Amino acid sequence: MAKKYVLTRTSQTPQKIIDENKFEIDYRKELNDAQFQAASAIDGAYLVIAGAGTGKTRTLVYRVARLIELGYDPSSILLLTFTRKAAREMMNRAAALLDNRCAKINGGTFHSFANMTLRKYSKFINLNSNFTILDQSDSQDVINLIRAQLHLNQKQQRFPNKATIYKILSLSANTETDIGEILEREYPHFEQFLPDIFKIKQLYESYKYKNSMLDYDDLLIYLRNFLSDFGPGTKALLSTIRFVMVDEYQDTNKLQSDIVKGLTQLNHNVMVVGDDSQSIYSFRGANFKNIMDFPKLFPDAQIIKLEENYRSTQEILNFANHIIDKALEKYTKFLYTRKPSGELPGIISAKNENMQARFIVERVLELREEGVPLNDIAVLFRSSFMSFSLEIELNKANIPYIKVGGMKFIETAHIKDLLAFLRIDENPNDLVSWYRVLLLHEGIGPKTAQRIMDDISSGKIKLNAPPDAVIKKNYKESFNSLLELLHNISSNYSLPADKLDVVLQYYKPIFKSKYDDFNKRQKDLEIFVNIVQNYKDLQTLLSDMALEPPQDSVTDLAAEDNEEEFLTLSTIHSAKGLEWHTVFIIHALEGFFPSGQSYGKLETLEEERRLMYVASTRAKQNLYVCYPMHLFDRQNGFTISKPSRFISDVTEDLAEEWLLEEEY
DNA sequence: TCGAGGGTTTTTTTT
DNA sequence: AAACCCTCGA
Repeated sequence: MAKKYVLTRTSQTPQKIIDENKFEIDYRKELNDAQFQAASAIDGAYLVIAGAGTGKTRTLVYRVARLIELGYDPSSILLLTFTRKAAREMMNRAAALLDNRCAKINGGTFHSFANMTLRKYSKFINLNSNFTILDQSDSQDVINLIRAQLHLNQKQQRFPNKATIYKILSLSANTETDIGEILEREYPHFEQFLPDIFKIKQLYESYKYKNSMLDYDDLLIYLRNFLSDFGPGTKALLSTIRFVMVDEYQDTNKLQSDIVKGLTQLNHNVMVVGDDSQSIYSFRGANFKNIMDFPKLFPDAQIIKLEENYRSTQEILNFANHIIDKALEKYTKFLYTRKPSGELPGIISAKNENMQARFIVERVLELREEGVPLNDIAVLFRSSFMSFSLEIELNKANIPYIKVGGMKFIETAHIKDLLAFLRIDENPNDLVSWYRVLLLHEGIGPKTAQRIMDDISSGKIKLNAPPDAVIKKNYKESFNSLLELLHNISSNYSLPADKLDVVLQYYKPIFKSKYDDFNKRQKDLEIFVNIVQNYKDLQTLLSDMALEPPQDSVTDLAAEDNEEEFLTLSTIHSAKGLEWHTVFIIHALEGFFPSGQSYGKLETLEEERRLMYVASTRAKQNLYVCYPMHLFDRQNGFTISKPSRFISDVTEDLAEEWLLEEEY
C-alpha cells in the first residue's frame, strides 16, 4: 500500500510583495489605508463594511483598475450591482481612471446577469433560449388569469388579490421559505387559503414552463440551480469568471447569496461591499443579517471596515448617527469626517403641504442664486405620490426636474397595450398578451376572450389560416382584423419599429375611445416609438423592457434633450448610492414616514429608520427635513399631523427648527 | 355575455 | 386618484 502523505494547505497564501511603482496609478496615495487594503486584495474572500459616504464605489473602482493593471483579463471580473445604472457608472469611472480596458469587465444586476447567462448556456439547462421575461405586472396578470379560471374570485370570503398572491409567491422564492410559513408570518388572515394559493402556484409554474416564460424570481432560481448543478455548462461558465464583486450586499436575499456562493465555488475569489445600516429592501426578501452571515458562507473571509466619511459635514453625520443610534440591532460603526464643519440640518414645519412645496421652491431658487447647480439638489420622499403637490409648484416656478421611482412608463396601460401586440408576435402562445389584446376589441369580454384563447392553445385557430370556420358571432369582424394585423406584422416586417408602426395605426382608434385622457397619454406613445427604434430585434427589446425599463416617461427625456440642469425628485429607494450638495426630505410625518403600513411590526419600523438614515446621509452640505402640520388624509379627511418619530426627539445641538411664516 | 355604473378598498419601496 | 369588485340592464 502506498504511503499517504497529506500536504497541509495554509488557509492564506502569503501576500506577494508588489512593487507599487510599477502601476500607472498611485494607489497608496489616492486611497486611505482601509480602502487600499480592499483595493489591493487579490485572491480570497473579503467582506467590506462601508458606512455611508466612505468611498465604497471609489474603492471598488480602484480595485478593478488595479486587477487590470496586474494583468488580469477584464472580462474575467464580474461586478454585480443593484441597478444597471450603478454598474455603468462604475465602469465609466474605472475607464476614466485607467483606460478602456475597464469597460470590458462584466457587470450588471443579478437579474440581467442571469438573463444573459441563461440564454448563453440554455442548452445545458432544460430551457428554451428564446424565453420571455415576465415583469411584475405580467406575472400578476398571469396569476389573475389563473385565479379567475379557478373561480377563486367568487369566494364567500375575500380572497387575496393578484398583487398579494404575487408577493407571497415571490417572497417564498426569494427567501427560500415555503408558502405556509410566509402566510403564517405575513398574512395570517389568509392562512385558510393555503391550498388554493398552492394550486395557483402550481398552475402558474406550469403555465410559465409551457410557454417558456421566466419571471424575475425564475431568473435567479434557474441561475442558482444551474450553478449548483455543476455540470459541463457550469464549469464552462465558471472558467470565465475569476473575480466576483458584489455591491450593496446588505440588500441581497438568500437566493442571491446562494448565487454568489455558486459563482465562487471553485476559487472563492469574492469581495462583497455593503452597510447593514442601509438595508432597505426586506420587502423583496433581503435580510440585512445576510451581510453578517457572509463569514459563515466563506470562513476565510477577511473583514475590512471603511469608516472615514468623505461626503457629509460633521453636522449631517451627527444627525444621521442620532437616527441610527436608536436602531435596536446594528453592528457598530464609527463614522467620522475631516470635512470642515457646516450648517446644522434644518427641521422645517410648514402649515400645510402647499407651504412645504413653496418653501422648497424658494429655497431651491435661493441656492441656485448662491451658485449651487440644480443637478446638485434633490428632494427625497418615502413614496412617490408625496411629490405631487411639489411638482405642481415646481411647474409654476418653471424649475425643471426629473422624477425617479414610482409608476414607470412601461407600466402605463397604453404602453402595455402596445407591448402586448408585439409580444404575441414574438410568442403566439403568450396567452396573457392575447387576453389583454382581445379585451381591447368591441364585443369581446372575459368569456369570449377565454374561449378564443382555448381555441388558440388547442390549435383550432391558426394564425396564418383563414379563421372564418370558427368564428361566427358579432365580434367576427374585429377579431378577423386583429388576425390580419398580426399576420401582416409577422410576415411583412422584421424590424420592431416597423411592426410597431403598423400596430400603432391599428391601435390609435382603440386608444382614443378607451382613454378619456388620451391626449396626455399620446406623448408616451411617441416616446415608445423612439425607444423601439433603437432595437434591431424584438427579443432584446422585450427583455430590456422587463429588466431595465426607461425610468420615466415625459420629464426624463425632456430633461435629457435640452441638456438643461434639473432638480432630482426621487424615492429614497431610488436614491441609494447617490449624493447631492443639498437634500430635502419631505413628508417626515407619522403615518407617512414611517409609513402607516410599517406600524404593526418592529422589523418594518426598523427598516423605516434605516430608510431615514439612508435619506439623510445622501446630503453633502445641507440637509432639510420638512413636514406639513396639516395634511389631507384620505381616510379621515383633514387632520392635524404628528411629526415623524425620527425627528421629534432631535435635540437643538443636532438640528435647527425652522418655522415658516407667510409674508403679508 | 358585455359593458356601464357604482361602491369600496387600497397604497410603500424595485428587479 | 386609481384599481378592483360587484350588480344590473341590454
